Amino acid sequence: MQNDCRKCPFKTKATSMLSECSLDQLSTNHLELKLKKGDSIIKQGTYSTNVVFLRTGLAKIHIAGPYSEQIVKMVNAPSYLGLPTTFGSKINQYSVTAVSDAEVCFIDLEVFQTILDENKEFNREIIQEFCKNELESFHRCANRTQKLIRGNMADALLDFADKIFKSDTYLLPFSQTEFANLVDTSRESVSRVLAEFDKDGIIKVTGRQIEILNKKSLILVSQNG
Amino acid sequence: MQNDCRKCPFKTKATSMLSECSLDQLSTNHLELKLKKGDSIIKQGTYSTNVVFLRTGLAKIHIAGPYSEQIVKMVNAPSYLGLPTTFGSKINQYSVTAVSDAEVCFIDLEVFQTILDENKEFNREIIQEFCKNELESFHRCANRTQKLIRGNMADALLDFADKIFKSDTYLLPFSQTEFANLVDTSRESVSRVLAEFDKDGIIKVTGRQIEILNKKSLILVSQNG
DNA sequence: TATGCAATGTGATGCATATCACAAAATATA
DNA sequence: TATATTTTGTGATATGCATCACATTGCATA
Repeated sequence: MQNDCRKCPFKTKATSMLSECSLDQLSTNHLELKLKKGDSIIKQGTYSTNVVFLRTGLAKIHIAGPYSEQIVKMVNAPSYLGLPTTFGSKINQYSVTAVSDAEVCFIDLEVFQTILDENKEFNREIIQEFCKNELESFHRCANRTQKLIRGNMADALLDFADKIFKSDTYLLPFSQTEFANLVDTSRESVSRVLAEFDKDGIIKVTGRQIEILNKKSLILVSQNG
Repeated sequence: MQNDCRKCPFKTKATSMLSECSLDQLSTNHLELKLKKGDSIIKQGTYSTNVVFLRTGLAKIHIAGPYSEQIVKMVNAPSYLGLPTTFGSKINQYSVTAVSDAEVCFIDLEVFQTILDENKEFNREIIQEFCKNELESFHRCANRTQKLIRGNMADALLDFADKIFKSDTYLLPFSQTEFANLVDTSRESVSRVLAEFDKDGIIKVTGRQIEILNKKSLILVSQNG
């Protein structure tokens, strides 16, 4: 299925800077797909020839670590996915999986490269993205390795509220096992800490429903463990 | 001090793709400096208006984590430094420090941007760099958080041999305290593990001199702890 | 050569958290 | 509705490593 990209309401800041001409080129060179929760978008170890545009929905980037799968980060639409793995290596170095129902557009790498070449502003925005991601990466890694579990879990809960769902009440998009992969812990610890936070009145947990009751406390925990 | 960049023998792959014109522009818009071991190149928290080209020498990228300083990665010349922090944020989000004597060129951000805009090949190479760095970041983070100390130390020792010094005998460029910051451990653990590896005949440690005696074993340790 | 400070070696102790082993819910499937 | 399967809760135990405390060595500076 192909759409007119000019009329697509889901543009990133970068995409909105494209020339009409490039948008047309995009329109005729992409494949649009509707995905369901759990569907694989990019699979580590397979060949990569496409850049993916996440039009709607929520996805997780995950990578096979030496011992277990690790969720590197959560990404919500609109956003480009797989740039590093597609540009940087012929074989995908990580996986991306839909965590909610989602719509994606597969864009041929060559086409994307051409568009990158021909649109300075777009190019600049994409580079900005890379820079921000790398900085985020550094910080995330430093936090993960230095903070204790409570701190990391608080971080994750705050991230969901502020960056992903933009609300202090939300439904965790996955199981505690996956949460553990995101925060580098064991499933059991996730369960325990969630219960602790609930008991302390910082959050209210109802199944996978999270309600942040005391954001200040949560931020404190994020900072001090 | 200014040099003719056209004649500079220390070019990255990207830089070698620049037009004569851009190289001239670079020549008249950069400041070359000789640095000594320990000198700061980029300082976290200060304003950033320059991209830095590491012409010769070895540098460490480090970041203030929530509790302690963490060495994110080691970089050797020739290489651009500070792109993410300069493009992605007005304030430096990490520090870079010379670990050996080094020569660097400070390039004005605007000039660098212009050159990026006007040289497709250069631009592509820089983007490739970003991609590779991000992938590396992912892997490094997964390794660091999942592997035990022996594994991480083995990794670091191998990295020095293969990527930094290109020799199985080398002088560690810093103290055990700094080594600990690179591998996310305590100074004491670095000392102990180094002694263990030595005792097991995997490496020979003489002060800061490292000699890898049994690379296969070291790789095994890196994989299995 | 003497003196001081930084870097290293090494044991003892404590703690955070993984792991194991289940039980109990919740959810999916027949 | 019954049955299987996944997800979650929770105690007991084990362990890798940080931390502390100090001895020792190496290196710099007077």
